[in-house]
Amino acid sequence: MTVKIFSVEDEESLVSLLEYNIKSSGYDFYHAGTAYQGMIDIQKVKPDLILLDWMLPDQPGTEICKFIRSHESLSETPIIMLTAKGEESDLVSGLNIGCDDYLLKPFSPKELIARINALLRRSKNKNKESILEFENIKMNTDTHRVYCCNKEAKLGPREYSILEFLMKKPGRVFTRQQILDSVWGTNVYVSDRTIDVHIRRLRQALSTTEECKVIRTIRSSGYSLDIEA
Amino acid sequence: MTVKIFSVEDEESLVSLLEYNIKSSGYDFYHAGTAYQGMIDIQKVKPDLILLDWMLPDQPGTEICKFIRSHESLSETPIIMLTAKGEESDLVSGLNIGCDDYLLKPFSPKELIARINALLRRSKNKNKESILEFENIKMNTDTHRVYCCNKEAKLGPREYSILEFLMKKPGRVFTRQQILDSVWGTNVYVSDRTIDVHIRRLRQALSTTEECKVIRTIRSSGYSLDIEA
DNA sequence: TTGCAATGTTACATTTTTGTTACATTTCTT
DNA sequence: AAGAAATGTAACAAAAATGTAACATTGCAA
Repeated sequence: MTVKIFSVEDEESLVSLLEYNIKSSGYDFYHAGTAYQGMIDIQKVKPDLILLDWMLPDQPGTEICKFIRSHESLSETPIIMLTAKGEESDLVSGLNIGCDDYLLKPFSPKELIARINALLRRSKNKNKESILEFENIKMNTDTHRVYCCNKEAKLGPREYSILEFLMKKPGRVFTRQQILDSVWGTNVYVSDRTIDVHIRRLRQALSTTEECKVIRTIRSSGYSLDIEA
Repeated sequence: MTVKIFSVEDEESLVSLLEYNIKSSGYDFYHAGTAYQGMIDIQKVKPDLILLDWMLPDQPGTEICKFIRSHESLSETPIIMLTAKGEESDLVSGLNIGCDDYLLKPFSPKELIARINALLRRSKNKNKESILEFENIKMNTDTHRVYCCNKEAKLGPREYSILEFLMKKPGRVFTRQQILDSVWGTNVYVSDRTIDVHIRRLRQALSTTEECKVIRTIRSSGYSLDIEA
């Protein structure tokens, strides 16, 4: 079965780049140059994934986003927003508009394909929940993006894994050993103190703007995802 | 308390290697040379963890696996399967049958011990009731939070452990020595009076708002979790 | 290559916990 | 009631746990 990817993009050179890479990865490529044409064609094509430029000649890409989400037959289609530097508003990064991921231009083809694949994988088995949420922390396990207070938090791989582990059982206290077993794997020899350092890095990364303390230290026991009492 | 590890293995040289390393790590070692004998002895010994050879003279190790899983009193026992190279293709079925981990021969003793430790840690934390309640005290061992009259009580680690110990047998009187043995561990030399101090700290921490006396002093005997007469 | 990001460790700073002691208070015994 | 024994209480110094910053190493990408 063919997988259809639809791009709404006015910049010629970018279109051919997209087309080349997407076709190379074995997907069908469809395209429109304006928001208006896009909304028309998307209904006909019924693509499996949509790439939207943030800036379009007639209307902003966000309008297409709203349009798609409000149409029953399309509303589940994953959307990736393409934005130029400087256009990154909290809207995009907070993913409040309803897109599933975004990419900052210029992006590497490798990254583009990786993110497309991640989203397609999810929508294939859509029964699986890919959004973890706790308090003001939001985590998308498909795109590996993390948001704290609607602002994106950039985590390293280890920090991400630790947070994901904690998010699966919010409030529950884990020993350093349990975190090690889960994140590093059982047959690895790593100092307990390493956890402390990564916890610090995680806390730091989550302190985007405001003070949002969500990782609790339980002295002589371990850590947990929880609000301080 | 001793931890018992049972191995079903016919290869002599491997048995002595196992025995040496397992005993060195402070575990008791038990052994049978055939699947048949293994099934007999495992019921008697009731080990904490089982090592099964994939290939045995009379029956494949997977049979023992099934046998164990179908016996109420043994079904929670973690199992590690030992397989020679080339038998890996069947690994899938091995894991499906219900073993918890596997090791490819030849394996390093370090790796073996690491995995044993990991599985023992996991099974220890399993069947543990996470909510303890007595009168107006509520204790969640998952989150390590304690509530007294619906208000959170902040306890130090020692106080927490003592309370947890008392909560498991409400009303029962424990001597200072019993509390020491349980919370501090045996072979530790600490003054009896230390208990008194911690009991005071515990009482104080539990006096959140109102006077709620739940720790009773039994003169010349010890303490118990109980309402004052 | 070079540079960069991620990682794990270490050393040091800071905070919290802990066990002991001395003294006060209560309870029991005579 | 006095004295002895047991327990409550407060203060303190040592020890332990955790936070923090800096560093060496590694792997990877430009």
